[in-house]
Amino acid sequence: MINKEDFRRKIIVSAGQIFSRFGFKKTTMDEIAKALKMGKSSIYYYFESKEEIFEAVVLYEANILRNELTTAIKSVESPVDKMRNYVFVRMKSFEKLSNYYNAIFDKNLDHFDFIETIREKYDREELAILRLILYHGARKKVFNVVNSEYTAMAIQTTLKGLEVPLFWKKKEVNIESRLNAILDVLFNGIIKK
Amino acid sequence: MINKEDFRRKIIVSAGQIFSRFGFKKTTMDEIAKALKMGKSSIYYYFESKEEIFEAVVLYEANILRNELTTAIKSVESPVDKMRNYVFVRMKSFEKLSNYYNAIFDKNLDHFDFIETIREKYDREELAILRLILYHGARKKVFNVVNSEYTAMAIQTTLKGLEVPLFWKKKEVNIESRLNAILDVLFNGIIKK
DNA sequence: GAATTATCGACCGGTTTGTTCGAAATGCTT
DNA sequence: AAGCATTTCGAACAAACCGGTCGATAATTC
Repeated sequence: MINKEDFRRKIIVSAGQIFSRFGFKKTTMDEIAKALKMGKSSIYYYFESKEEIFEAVVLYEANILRNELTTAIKSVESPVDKMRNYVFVRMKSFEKLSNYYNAIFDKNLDHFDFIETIREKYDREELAILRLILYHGARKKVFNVVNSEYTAMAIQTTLKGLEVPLFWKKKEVNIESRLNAILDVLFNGIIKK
Repeated sequence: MINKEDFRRKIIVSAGQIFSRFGFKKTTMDEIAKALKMGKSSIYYYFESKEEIFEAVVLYEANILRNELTTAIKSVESPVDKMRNYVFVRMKSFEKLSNYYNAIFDKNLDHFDFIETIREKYDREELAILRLILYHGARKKVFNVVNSEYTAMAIQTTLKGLEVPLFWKKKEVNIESRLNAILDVLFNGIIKK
């Protein structure tokens, strides 16, 4: 058969699709197992818990996104506007991540209102980015869902940190340093470069 | 305050958003209540059960879609050919339909998720028609998620019933009667005309 | 053919969830 | 204000659900 590590990735991909659709809480181990056409208990041979699967999924997706964003921004000619455009096109990836964010807060829907509030203040391109931000800000909270106030603060802090590299209008700032600044804010502490 | 009937509609719209996102089973009364900013038990003053809410939602959505489809088809200029072309281009979608719902019922998801799956792959007009089919085909299944075979059959029957008015090649059939035939298949038994 | 690897069904205890019910607000009429 | 109908809600419950365990069993390797 195939490698054990390969099968782990298979689980990550498959479970990731379900997680991204329904969030952490609403995704059941039975569903993950059924999607993989295997018994529920078999999964525990590869992962210790549902949370461990989710953690692996987030890491996996974040790495993909990081690469996408890197090449995306680097390939842009006219800096600011085109970059925004591209990010808008890439909506889907971000949307996927936003679901992870939803996953975290699926206990109290108040945070959906938070998203809606932001949706009103920014146009669509920025919303896409904001979702990414939310994903990042919420990550620390993933396995400790209780204290929602703290998470909201974390998200806002991340937002604040992104304002400069993302929405700064000065054209003289070159795209490379801009990218690095964004990635720093978004992925600092999550993914080793 | 407002009318009781108006409040019922308010619940329908609000609950409909959650249902469309998570499906019937994964949507909880707590969520519906919280979205409406009211106690869970208060909802039972307006609806007898979760199923009744969902039934109302389906009816509400189906009526909207009915109007959409009606105006859409009527706005076609050169009647038969254009419409037939339009539909035939998308024949593949219908052919693949069975695969999709098989996949979905394998995963034990209900029909709203199916809509979301299709939304990613097809354009909007197509989606409108497919949604109608699903609404109709899956309707009997809504409150009895266990026996997926039956639902699959129901969908296929609906599809089959659509072949004649939708893909019939005879040019003499005018668009009005064609529309009526389609609507008959899709909404027969659901919406009183 | 023994040992290791991989899969599974059955089961458990805690949690969730749809629904009920009586009581407490709230609004309305006199 | 009093009395009545309308509307909201918290507490509680039975049933279902869900993550995780465990021992048995099958498959693969050596």
